Amino acid sequence: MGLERDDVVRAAIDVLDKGGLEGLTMRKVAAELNIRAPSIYWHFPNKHALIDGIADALIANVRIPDKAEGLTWQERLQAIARELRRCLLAHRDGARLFAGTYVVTDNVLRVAEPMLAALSEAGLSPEEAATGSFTLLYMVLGFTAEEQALDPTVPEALDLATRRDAFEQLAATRYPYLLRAAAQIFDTNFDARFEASIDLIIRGAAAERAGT
Amino acid sequence: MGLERDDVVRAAIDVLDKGGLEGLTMRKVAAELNIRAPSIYWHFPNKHALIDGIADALIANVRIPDKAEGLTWQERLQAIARELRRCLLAHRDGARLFAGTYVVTDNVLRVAEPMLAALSEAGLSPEEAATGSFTLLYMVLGFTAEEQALDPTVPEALDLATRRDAFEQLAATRYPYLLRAAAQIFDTNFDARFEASIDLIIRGAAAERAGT
DNA sequence: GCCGCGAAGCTAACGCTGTTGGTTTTCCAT
DNA sequence: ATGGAAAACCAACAGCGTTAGCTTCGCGGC
Repeated sequence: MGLERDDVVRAAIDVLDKGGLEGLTMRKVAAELNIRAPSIYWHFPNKHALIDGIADALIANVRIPDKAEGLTWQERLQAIARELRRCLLAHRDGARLFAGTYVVTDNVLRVAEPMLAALSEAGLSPEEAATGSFTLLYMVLGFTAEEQALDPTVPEALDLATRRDAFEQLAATRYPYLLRAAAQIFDTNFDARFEASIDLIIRGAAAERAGT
Repeated sequence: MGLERDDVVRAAIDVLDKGGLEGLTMRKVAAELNIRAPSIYWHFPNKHALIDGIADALIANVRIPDKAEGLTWQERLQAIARELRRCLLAHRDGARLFAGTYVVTDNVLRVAEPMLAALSEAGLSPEEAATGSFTLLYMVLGFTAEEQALDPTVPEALDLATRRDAFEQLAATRYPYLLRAAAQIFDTNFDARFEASIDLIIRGAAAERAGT
């Protein structure tokens, strides 16, 4: 029977975890499976399709809150956003990889549906709910991608201290607001910052309903 | 005197416009300047540094509203977000390129400062203002990157119709909210959708102030 | 038992990439 | 005129995604 599509995706995720998105090559994925690179093209038409497969697998274990839990729409939105971040953080460069694929798979829709449902239940129109969902998704992707780019456990990561030095030298004289917010901008308590970002969007959605 | 850093960046942007981020190679940039690829390494240590230079150049002509114009904080935030999108849209794959660089240059700070100032003037704390600025930036980058990925004027772009077919086939039975929002999700009136996304975040910021 | 056939692997190679080492040209200041 | 830095050059390397064409493996039907 040989290898399956899913085996290739699993091997690719292993390679991703070791070497990041730059280190993800067809030859290394093949080596992980003890085969040669051209054989992968039996399972996937090209590298991009394989990456799409990884993207789908990344969010496959996003857990959606059950209706029986009796959560408010705000709590459900928070839960989904946290789950998304958790799954993207689970693998190196997960957010950056996912953000580069605009894939329409069942897993994506499975996650999008309850976001839309929560915002609709909050009283938003389909247009407004779609806007809210996209905005929340873009925030999660951007936030998590930056978080991973700064991850000090990976050797190729950006150095926060160096960046902060450059920042403070530039901001010192001309940019008082930035200077005052420097501690927050370079705060590495990502959990807390993420919660604040979610809440900002939830408040915006709530206000949208109230305003009409 | 020969070439300057800025000449190389300009040539690189020309190459970017012709072939997108995938088509941006050192050899093509060099060809644009009638030199050979290794010579670029006299001006930039590596390709990533050149891309950082492009990113900085992209937002160099973001116009910041003048204080004398007497705009409200909401109007100033809108103006900056629109300018950002405009400058990223000005060159092919602009948003995707910018999103891949976490660069701290004077131009970045020049744009970030008035965002922070507007949110501070709205009554937000430095923490809250920083959160709002990041959220707005992530939204603009995600939104514009997707807009450019779907741009029908570029040959390699994603095909919206194909994606919509896949979407409707998957959503038909299981995902009623997505199905109802399909028209909005695949709406190509990006200007209107962008305005709605900005307003969502602005409302969230306003509500943050009101809540405390 | 064996034959056929498709599934799944293989080797070799192509054209391209970023980057390097070492060399050469260009051009301005003395 | 000349010394020296600035800025270009050539040749090459290792690695990349991908293709063409060939071989092997394992099962279903005879």
